[in-house]
Amino acid sequence: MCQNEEVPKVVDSQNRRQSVGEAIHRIAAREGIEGVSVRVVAAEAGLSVGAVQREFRTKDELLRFALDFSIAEVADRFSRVRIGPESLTFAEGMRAVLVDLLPTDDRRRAQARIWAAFYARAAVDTGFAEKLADLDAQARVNLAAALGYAREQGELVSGRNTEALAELLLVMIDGLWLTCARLPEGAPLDGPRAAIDAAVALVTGR
Amino acid sequence: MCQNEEVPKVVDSQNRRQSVGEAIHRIAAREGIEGVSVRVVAAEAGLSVGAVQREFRTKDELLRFALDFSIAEVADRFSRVRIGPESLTFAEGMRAVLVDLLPTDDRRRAQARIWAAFYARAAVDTGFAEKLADLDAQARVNLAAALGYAREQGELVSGRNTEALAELLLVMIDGLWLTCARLPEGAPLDGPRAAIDAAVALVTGR
DNA sequence: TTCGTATCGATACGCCTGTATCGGAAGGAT
DNA sequence: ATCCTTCCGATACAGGCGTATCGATACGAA
Repeated sequence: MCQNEEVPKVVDSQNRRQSVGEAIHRIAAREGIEGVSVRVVAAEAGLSVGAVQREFRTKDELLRFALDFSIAEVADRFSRVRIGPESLTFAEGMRAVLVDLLPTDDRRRAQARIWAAFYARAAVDTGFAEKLADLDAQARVNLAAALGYAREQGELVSGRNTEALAELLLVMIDGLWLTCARLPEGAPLDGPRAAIDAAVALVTGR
Repeated sequence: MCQNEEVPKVVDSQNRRQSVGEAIHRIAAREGIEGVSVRVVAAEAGLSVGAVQREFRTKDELLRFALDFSIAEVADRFSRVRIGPESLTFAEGMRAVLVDLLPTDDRRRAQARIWAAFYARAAVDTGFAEKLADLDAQARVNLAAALGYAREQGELVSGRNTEALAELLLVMIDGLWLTCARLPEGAPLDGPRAAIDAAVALVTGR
């Protein structure tokens, strides 16, 4: 009953949550969010139904966790791209972010599919929509900084409203992400790549 | 058993299919595609389960029909925008198409939500993905024509690859459509509008 | 060792799903 | 009027769902 008794429990719990997150990832990538049920998740994670239930009281909690889990991964991926002096130019950074969305491996392909499912759910679930809106707000801040830097460096096409450009880029990221989600397994990525090239060229004025 | 006996049956059948399509629209806009079940659809359309079953042998057939139903509506909406001499300039047409996607009324809001669901399903259902790919192909053709006309008229920003621009616009349409899908009911549309302005400005070089 | 508690997996519950089946109404043809 | 076909809606069925419950087990405290 002493406090440090909880230490192993918490660790265990975190491990379980992690593996549940991964399990949901795999299932959702395979069959969409509709295929995610408590039983299936438990089986995929090698846990009993009870174990999953004890970790997540309701299915909603489960899916919310899965979204957070995915957001963390994507945010981490984006945050690795550093734009600034002694680092990437804006054009390089913008290209890096967009190219990184392309489904060039299984993990990325799976993530694109999961996000498609999350987006769809956000359309009818306020909680999901809010989380994505938060993510957007955060992205807007980062984009504003990047675009400001680009303007300083003369990298930006002249005479454009920075906020509007940020909105356009947000929309473009969503579109690219979702377009990629519905490409078949071995499909060529020429189309998306061309879109990225065009976007970078237009925004930076070449 | 004579042939014209089928005439009223066919008409009836088409009416039923139409009302089923509308019913699915309403349900999917309200609760997402997960909420679409045979029973619920039947109730929403004021039909018996058997009637729906007779019209659509399986649920898959039902959803496929719903997608076709929605594609027809969107295609019709787009086809009303005419770009060319004695009609809209490219910039006007492009803006019209994009603005028309905004959830400015209930019907548009519902449609955006439904498409979010369809996109998500296309990520895990080959049949859906193919239908959307066909739609993309068709849009590519139309965009190519519009962009060609724009180039002729000197409306297009110079030195850009037309095919790449078309890909970018496709991605942007998807992104705009889906971003709108997850906006809350009365949310301001400033962001999307700014994105549209920026897109039109960039593509036409002002 | 024995007790008390906390955590475990299994299973029960009621509901909803997609689909199949079936008795009866309806309505031309004879 | 009778038959026969066609279409109708109600209901049956098996299975999956989210969630609640419960006996067994493991394990630290006494």
